[in-house]
Amino acid sequence: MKATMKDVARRAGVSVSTVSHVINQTRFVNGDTTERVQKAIKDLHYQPNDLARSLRVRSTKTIGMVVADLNNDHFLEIIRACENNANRYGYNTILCNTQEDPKKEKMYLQLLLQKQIDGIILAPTCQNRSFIRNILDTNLPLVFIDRYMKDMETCYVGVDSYSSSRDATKRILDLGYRRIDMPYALRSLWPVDDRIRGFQDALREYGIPEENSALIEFEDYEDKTQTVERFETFYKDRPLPELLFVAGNKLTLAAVHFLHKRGVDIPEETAVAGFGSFKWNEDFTPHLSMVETPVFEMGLQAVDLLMERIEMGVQENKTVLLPTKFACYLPEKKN
Amino acid sequence: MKATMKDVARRAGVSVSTVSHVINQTRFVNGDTTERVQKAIKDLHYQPNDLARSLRVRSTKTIGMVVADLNNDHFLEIIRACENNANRYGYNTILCNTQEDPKKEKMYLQLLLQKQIDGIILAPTCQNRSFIRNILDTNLPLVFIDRYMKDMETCYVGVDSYSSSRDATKRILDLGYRRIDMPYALRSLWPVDDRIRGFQDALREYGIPEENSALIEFEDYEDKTQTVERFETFYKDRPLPELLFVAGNKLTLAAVHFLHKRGVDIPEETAVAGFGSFKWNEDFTPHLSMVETPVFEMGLQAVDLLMERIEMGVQENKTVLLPTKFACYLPEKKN
DNA sequence: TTGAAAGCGCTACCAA
DNA sequence: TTGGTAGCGCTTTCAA
Repeated sequence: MKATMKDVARRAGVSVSTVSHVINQTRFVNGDTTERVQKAIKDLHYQPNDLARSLRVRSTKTIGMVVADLNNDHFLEIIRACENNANRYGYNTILCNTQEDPKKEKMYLQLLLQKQIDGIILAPTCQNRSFIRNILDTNLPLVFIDRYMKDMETCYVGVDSYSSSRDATKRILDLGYRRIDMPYALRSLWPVDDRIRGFQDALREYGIPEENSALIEFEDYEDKTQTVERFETFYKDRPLPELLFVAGNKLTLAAVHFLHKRGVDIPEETAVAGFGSFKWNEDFTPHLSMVETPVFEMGLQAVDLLMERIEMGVQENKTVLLPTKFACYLPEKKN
Repeated sequence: MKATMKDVARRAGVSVSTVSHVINQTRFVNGDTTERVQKAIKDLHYQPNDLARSLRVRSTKTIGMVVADLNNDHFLEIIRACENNANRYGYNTILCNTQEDPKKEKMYLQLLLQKQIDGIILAPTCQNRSFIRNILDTNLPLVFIDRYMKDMETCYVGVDSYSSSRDATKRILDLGYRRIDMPYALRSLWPVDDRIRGFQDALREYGIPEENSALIEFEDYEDKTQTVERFETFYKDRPLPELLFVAGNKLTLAAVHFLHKRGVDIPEETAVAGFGSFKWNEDFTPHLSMVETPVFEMGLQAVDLLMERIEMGVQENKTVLLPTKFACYLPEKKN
């Protein structure tokens, strides 16, 4: 059986309170008493039981990290950053992957609440509105990351998707591209919607005729072949554009695969641009032009904000929009 | 203040035990009593407190997942698989990243023990021998993943690094490559050591003279530039080999970067092979030849084994070695 | 069919 | 400088 504080107390010939106090250094204890207690702890291989402690002090030093899609490298990076920073604050992180499923999201959030976590980092599916609002009403510290939900009063860390998309599109247009299609998935997510709107507004600004560009909707396929098939059917009787500007992170590589399979020269015939980041892009061909999200930085900031709330009770709802960078490898297009 | 079971009991006009029993369905309760209780639960937004529950029942339905390096995509995959599978069993996972630091590893393990987790999945730094042995003596379910530690009696899920390396080397030799260098880091890890030995044994078997190949030791640099610099100094006054067979996962892309920067044609002048997996390899140039580890499968199996121990008290120490696949894009070498 | 109460391991208040 | 003890919220045995 595992040793408890009582065992330690008995062995050291002191009371449990004394043991507790030497462990937590929360009041003065005589030198030799301290030593006796410490010896007993060693002898018994005593490990404090955090459940009991947390139950008492109402704090678990644990946060929940709920992301929407671990198949997306984007979120893996976020997780890494969050774990890293949380650890610096002395917090553990419980990892939850909703896989874009609102039901799973709800289930996970509920579980986390029951586990009495001290705060939540959430990349929401953007669906459980009332449930999440209830959580916020509880005053449990929560910060949104990567995606926000309209009219939810809490912190948010992300990027300005609208401007990023709009600016990148303009840059692309400046390079002479005129026929640009935008594949996307999950428009219900605000950032995706922002990207689409930014794209369209830029086209409008440049007076590009509507028929020059198409939006292509994708389901949130888990399977790469399905995604590729969707591309194939879409472009069956339609000419390929000069550029595919991919608005859904997981679609980008599928787009490359589709073009590659079809023997299309990237970027000469059809170029590919997207959102997210692509490590070592420069060393491999074709180069993808990417609107790079500072994912790691996002994770750091999100935890910082969360800790402000948990540890210092900050109430203010901050929105942090990090700048993106358009890593552009597109050749000029001469028409 | 949050509602407790007591509040629910009072509101429903029953005792706490009844409330407990309707929640857990652990003994018969009258239809209308049940309803009254459920209504009270709804009204009060009652959420059971898992800390108290866990303290009582001595089970947290939570496992710890301790990996050695989240900067390594390899482990990100593992984590994804573990979280996924653990969730299927109704368990949460606490994510811990030791970053190859034994001190951090020890700290994390200790924390997990204190949190009373039900089991541990560990990709060890292979350093805290006595500490980990103590844990095993406790009989706490633990399974090693990806890396094993000699003489530790517990489950292990990984691949047969020695044979994988040896077989791949032979295949490479069969293709006509003769001058092959092997960069590596962290030889203290058994899988890395196995790779090196497999490589050397294959060379010996084929009677390749010693001076034809070099082992290049790397520190476990976090910084890509440092890694590249190491390559540069090493090959300053030495000819490049026909192939770099990279034994350290994180080194592979750095090797490509180094060669690319130097203007070397991959794979014609110097080819690159490595261990791990590289998504979408086929769509990008240069193609890397990889001994592919079934990372996701590893995660699944590890959790399965862990659950066998946690839920069914299995004691047997199983070792699962998954097969690797050599995805080889190497051109034949004519000498 | 239900309730009372002990106790999980710990913290912290009140006394001494 | 230390100890006794109530109580955190829950489960479960025993009794009714």
